[in-house]
Amino acid sequence: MTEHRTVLHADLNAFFASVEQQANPALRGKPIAVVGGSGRTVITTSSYEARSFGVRTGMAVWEAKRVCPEIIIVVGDNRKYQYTSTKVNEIFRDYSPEVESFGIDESWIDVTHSLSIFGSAVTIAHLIKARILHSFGLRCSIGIAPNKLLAKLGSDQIKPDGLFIVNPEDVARVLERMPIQELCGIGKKVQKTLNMMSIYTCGELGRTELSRLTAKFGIVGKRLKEMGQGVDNSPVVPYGQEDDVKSVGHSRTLDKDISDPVEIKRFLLQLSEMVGSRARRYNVSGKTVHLYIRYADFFSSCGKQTTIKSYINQSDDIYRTALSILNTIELEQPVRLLGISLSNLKNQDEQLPLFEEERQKLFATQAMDKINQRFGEMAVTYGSLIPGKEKAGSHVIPPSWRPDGIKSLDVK
DNA sequence: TCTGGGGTCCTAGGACCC
DNA sequence: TCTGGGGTCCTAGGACCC
Repeated sequence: MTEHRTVLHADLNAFFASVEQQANPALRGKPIAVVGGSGRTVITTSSYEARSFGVRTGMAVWEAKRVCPEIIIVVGDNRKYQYTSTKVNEIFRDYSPEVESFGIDESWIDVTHSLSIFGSAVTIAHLIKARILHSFGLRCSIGIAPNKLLAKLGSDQIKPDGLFIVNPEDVARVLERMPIQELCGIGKKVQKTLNMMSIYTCGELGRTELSRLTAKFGIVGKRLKEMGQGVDNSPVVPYGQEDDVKSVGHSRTLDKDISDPVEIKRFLLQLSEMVGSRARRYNVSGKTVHLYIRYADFFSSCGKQTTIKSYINQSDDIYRTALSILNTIELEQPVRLLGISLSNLKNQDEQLPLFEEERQKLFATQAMDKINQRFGEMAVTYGSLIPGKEKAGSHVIPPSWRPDGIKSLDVK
């Protein structure tokens, strides 16, 4: 006999917008949308009141205003969301130590070993919902299932404030008519390809001959068939046991498309500083620098990377490397977006540089980082950035974000 | 008046070494 | 001197997720 797991997936509904509505009672019951800070911005999250007008994530602000003229636009404050998410995850951990967050507003909770304490998964789900509502005024949708894939599918079924249970014996029935695109991992392209193979539902996907799928998708075919059958053996990975971070990057869509090399370089320097300061905060350095350019037409882009001999995380080293890549690129159009990321990472050893000059540079960097951490990114930065009016977004939330801080780079 | 920003994983082809 | 094959690292690009 096989012992099966019981996994919850909790999804905070309209998270950023709900947090804002809680923080400011004047926003409650109103159509609001949270946006990023920079010039060409899109809707990050909207309240359900706004959604009823047709406002959607990813919409340009002007478009949201067109479908919902009375919409209230709020510039997001990521610190607020991080704080709240941390507290919510603490609640989850009262019911099991096995909590894995998936972005800032979703978590899986493996309650297999907690059932005897609390009675049932449904009881736990109700307790969690009640506590989150009571403590933060937030609602969440919860899916209960034998694995992560189905739990996430479940939490998507009823929004807001839903509870959807997939019992092990019901898996086949639930999946039979479920559209394949409901599965986490099947995006537009895979959906289209599967649809062209006359596969529309999970039931159909699960019954498809494996060889047909592998012929089309290679090794992924096996995984797709399993997904169609509701099979997912991936474990809930708790805090401190995640894989190390693999890259650190920043990109920014410019307020206006630019062609002036001086302006491009100035932006590159700013991005280098953002990447460097975060790499240093994570205590990592890397030897591959990736430069990404999106051109004015939005669709054409150019990405180039280079791997150097030594591991770096100083902003000016990153800048120099990015610049050397830029110098190999013939710009085709004005530039819309610039991005830099650092990968091939390793944990930075704490050892001080041998030479006095490098030590001084390190100390100066550390002092600058400290101030920036206290007063927000880019409070202190290189001289050539001063003329720029670009304000950095308030503290990024990478997917690797964890309520406890960065992924397990420092653990053990 | 258009379309953000942070990541991960996978593939394919080439360079290089043994 | 010629030939083959495996392993690893690198680059470029695409799909997917929040």
